[in-house]
Amino acid sequence: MPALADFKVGVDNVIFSVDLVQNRLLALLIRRNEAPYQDQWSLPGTLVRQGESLEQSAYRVLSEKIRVKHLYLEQLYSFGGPFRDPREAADSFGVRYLSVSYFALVQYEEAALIADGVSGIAWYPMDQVPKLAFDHSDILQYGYKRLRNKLEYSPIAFDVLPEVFTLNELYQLYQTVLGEGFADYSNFRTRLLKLGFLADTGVKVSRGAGRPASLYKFDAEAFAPLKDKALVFV
Amino acid sequence: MPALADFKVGVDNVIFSVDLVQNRLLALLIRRNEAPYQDQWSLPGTLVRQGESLEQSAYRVLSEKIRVKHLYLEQLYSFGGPFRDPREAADSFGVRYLSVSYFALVQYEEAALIADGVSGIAWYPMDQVPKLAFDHSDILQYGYKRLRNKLEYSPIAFDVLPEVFTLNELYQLYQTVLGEGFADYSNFRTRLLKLGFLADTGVKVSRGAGRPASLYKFDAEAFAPLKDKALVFV
DNA sequence: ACAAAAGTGTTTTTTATACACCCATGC
DNA sequence: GCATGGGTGTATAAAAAACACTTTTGT
Repeated sequence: MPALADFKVGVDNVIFSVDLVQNRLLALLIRRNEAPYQDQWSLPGTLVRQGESLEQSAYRVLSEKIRVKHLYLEQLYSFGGPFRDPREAADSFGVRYLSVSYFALVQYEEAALIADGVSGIAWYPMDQVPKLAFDHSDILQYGYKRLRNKLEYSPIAFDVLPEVFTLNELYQLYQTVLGEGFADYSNFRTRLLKLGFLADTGVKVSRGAGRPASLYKFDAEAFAPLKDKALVFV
Repeated sequence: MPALADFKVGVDNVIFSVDLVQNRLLALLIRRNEAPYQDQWSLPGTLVRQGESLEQSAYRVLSEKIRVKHLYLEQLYSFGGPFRDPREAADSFGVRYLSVSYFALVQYEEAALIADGVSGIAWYPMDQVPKLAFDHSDILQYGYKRLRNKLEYSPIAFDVLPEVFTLNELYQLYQTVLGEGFADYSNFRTRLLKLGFLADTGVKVSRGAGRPASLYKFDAEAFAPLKDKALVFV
């Protein structure tokens, strides 16, 4: 009977937000202040504690780094080959480090970063992310792919938009994440309204010049029957 | 500093195959011969050994249970709450059991089950699967969902079809997994052929009565540019 | 008045769906 | 010749894509 591996399980979070003012997609990164990979940027993570579920652990990491009410979170993937963490290297048949990654999208406007004064923390625009510690660059890319899919196929956008929003704000969010190459505003608008789960509040709001926009809200009840329908928003 | 949890990591496989003769979707189950859940059916699984990657472990489970050349395998999900395995219960702050599940689709015709004479092993039609041990019923359902998605959006069918196959065989495979409620044969045919990665070998084959069918083969090269294109086959 | 942003409508193209029908073979 | 499964074509409906145009505001 071959010997079983003993594991510590880490949770690493890929945390995204969208800055709707500057139209930038951001990822939350932490600057490591200890070996290995000292002073390199990495995903926020932690090791799972006794009595704690994986998801609890993921929420804990998140809440230790940012204060935010509105978010979406789900499990991403588990990376568990031997030797992915250099801390194993010295004693390769000792404890293994398995990383269960989670993916989160949080509301940028309300998210307050919690600086602990020891390690750095920052929102990085996705196109400026440096090479990360461990295999975190791979995990980040994987999360980015998931973000784009989720946005297209499910209503996670409404978890991070304000209670009421203009269709243009919604459009900006999609465009920022998915890039330029998709439907124009007019077609996007028509498609989404036809789906029937965006309720016009009647309230108008004026953002500087131009015609005032209607504020809409997401109607979860009207959306319910569309669950599992493999919607495509874009 | 709160104490970290110590884990053993298990790999549980959701293994599907499609019987093209009887048009049945099958799942591979193992009858447990020890506590807990003695004599109940479960997913084939194992614990990860020293020096072994998660994926290696998944392939090992598979190869211990069936001999098969043609298959598709990918990671499914990680289930890791405390108390999901009763073996933890006695000593809840001792070792935790985390299950990383994998999903596989294997070729039914060539798959030879390996009976070890101790525990039972069997292909169960998906609509006759009993309640499983642990949380394996949930995992199986999750895998079933993934199977249907994968089949619709990616070319995994060709990993388990013979080198050459008729369009009708392909259609039967899709219909067996996805159920009756989808495109008829004629439209399925047209759509797939238009995608351009099915090459007609010119060879005809006669299955009993009726006009002989053309044998087709999957042209991986012609498919390559369609990768990441979010194809829909159905 | 005019620029800017919101919102509507129209036209064209592509894709999905439902069938009707023809073709080649075994019995 | 006719049942059986293979394969093609057509007619309709729905969805996607491109883009022109109107409306309402601030300056």
